[in-house]
Amino acid sequence: MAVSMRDIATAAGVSVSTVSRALAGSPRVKPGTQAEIQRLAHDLGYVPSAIARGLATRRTYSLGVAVMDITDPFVAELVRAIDRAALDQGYSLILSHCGADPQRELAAIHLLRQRRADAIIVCDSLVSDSRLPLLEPAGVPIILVNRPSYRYSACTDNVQGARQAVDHLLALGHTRIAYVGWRHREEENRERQVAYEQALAAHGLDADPSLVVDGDGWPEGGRRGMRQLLTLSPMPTALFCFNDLTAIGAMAAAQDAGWRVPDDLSVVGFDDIHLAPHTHPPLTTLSQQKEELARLAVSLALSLIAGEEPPPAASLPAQLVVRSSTAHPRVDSDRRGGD
Amino acid sequence: MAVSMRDIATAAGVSVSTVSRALAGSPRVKPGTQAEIQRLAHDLGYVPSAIARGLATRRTYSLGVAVMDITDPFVAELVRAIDRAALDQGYSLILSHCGADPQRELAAIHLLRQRRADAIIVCDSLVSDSRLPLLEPAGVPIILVNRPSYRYSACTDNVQGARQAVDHLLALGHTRIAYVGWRHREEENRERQVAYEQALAAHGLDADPSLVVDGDGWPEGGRRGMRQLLTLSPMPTALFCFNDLTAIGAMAAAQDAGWRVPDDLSVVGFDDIHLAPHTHPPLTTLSQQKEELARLAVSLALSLIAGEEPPPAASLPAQLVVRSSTAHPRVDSDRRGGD
DNA sequence: CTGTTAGCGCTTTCAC
DNA sequence: GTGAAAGCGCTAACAG
Repeated sequence: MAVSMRDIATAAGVSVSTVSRALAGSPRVKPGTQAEIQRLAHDLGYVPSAIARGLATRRTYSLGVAVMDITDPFVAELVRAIDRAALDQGYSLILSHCGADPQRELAAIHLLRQRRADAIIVCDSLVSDSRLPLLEPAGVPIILVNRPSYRYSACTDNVQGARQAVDHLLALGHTRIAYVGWRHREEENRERQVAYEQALAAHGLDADPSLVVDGDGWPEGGRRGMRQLLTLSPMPTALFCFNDLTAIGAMAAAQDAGWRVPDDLSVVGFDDIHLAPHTHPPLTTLSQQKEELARLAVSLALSLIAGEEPPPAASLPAQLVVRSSTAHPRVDSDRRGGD
Repeated sequence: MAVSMRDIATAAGVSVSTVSRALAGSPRVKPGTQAEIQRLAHDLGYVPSAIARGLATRRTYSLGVAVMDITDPFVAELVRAIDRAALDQGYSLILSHCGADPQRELAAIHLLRQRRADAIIVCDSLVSDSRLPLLEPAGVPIILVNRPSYRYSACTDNVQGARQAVDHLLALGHTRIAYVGWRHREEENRERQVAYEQALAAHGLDADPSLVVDGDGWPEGGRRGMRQLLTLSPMPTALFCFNDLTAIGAMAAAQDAGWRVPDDLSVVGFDDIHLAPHTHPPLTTLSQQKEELARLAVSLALSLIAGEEPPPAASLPAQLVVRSSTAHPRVDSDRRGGD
């Protein structure tokens, strides 16, 4: 069917091993033969079989990437960054989608194992903390993104990030600051929420439980959370959201209800997705360093593949990007009045 | 290293072939042995090697997916849909990212060939029309999405879609309607632009070349296009954009300049990405049937893998989704005044 | 510098 | 029902 090394070998009148060496660029093959073989390979349209090579070498040079939802912009940006970082090292990606079901996350990992990925990177893990140990004995290195409690993970510093978000709002003069979280993302959510509460406490403000609502990581959830906050009185004057998508939904719901951002309500997101500068108004958010995160995840993977014990990685700082969705709270109480 | 069929075979005191049959669920193996082998496989933590199987059967049950940019929401949604459709058929995805460089698109395809993907789906092809024939002799079925001139493709009907967009605006009473395209996507762009011009002509309107500007498929390009249109006088009262991302950028630029959407300017996008209902205002757009597109692409792939000649596929209709970014043009000429 | 020989882990005739 | 044997396309000693 497809042309193999043997075809080249017979055509060149040499053995398969010589072809293998020539194509691998081994120094121990006569330049003439080498060139001839290269030429033949090209002319015959030879495409090496990564699969056969993988069997022989027990290395596939492929990285499994498990994502729960590639349509989450943060995940997509991360995957792109991983792809770039991996390609630089000669690796390519096998994508495995697992949907919102933690059960299927394990299935996705299983699939990647069958495909003999050299290592697996889980981008947006849903496996609950209690089941993290299940990943350990997988027989293949597994790296998680943004799961600080797991030994091999590449993480943004949620605490420092959330803290900055709230500090920014406090500095603007807000005192009623709400948090729209995402409970399903246990660990990240917990860290950010705790940091939010601590930041408030550090300013002598009590955490009002009614100001903490839950979203779903998507605009729809942000809308729901916002609607819930809209019923409060007094309303919060500012909002810190689990991610940009949530913030987008929250802004939309607030605007639908006749409130203006940032005049009546300040909003800050998390992630700094590509779209963040183009929302209306442009979104203030905490930028995760996706390229760095990806590089870190890939280099962790490579270390583990090489059998090295990587140093415990420090988490990456999130950077506050102030755009136009945050401002001072209005001083008067007539918050719906003219501009 | 990893446990293989041989390990199971010795443990069970049978031959490797029997293990292979038992695990494959062959009927010609004694139920007792069968069960015993299954149990052993489980207990030993056996993970079948898709790679070895692929070598032996010359089928990898993997689909190559070449994308130029997974962070394009339309592409991400499409890939997710493809993943679902593929998984249903026992296939998984190898992702290959190629960036904006058409040269690298061929490289990405090459990589997927090495990996012995059973078929390749190119999601957002940049290969110019003239070079499409290069794909033919690849030795592996290649399917393109939204490339109607290619024989094996799954496409949305651009003409019907663009036509609907413009007709919608015309029906609202607009007569100066601009188009923000994306020249790099030759074929889709051409079709949509021609349909745009035809729709205008059908209403007795001349195409004004200064109303056709170019974007880059991203908000940034939409902004640039809009800024260009902003210099015109009279300004267009409506805008049809190559995609939703472009529309988002165009809206942002218009709003930055003090224009209101839809009061001063109507905007319609294309794709209907997840975010479209959550922009401010919610975006009127043409919905591409991503699930259908994906199913079609996958079933094309499977047919070709099976050696069948698939019937020429009809293109899928785009559906107009009217939200709040379009409205009647203002009748007075004082378009900046109060409401 | 090059060929021979053994696999890698699985499937698949062909025998028994 | 089960086993032996060959082979998928490549790499990697080991000899020369």
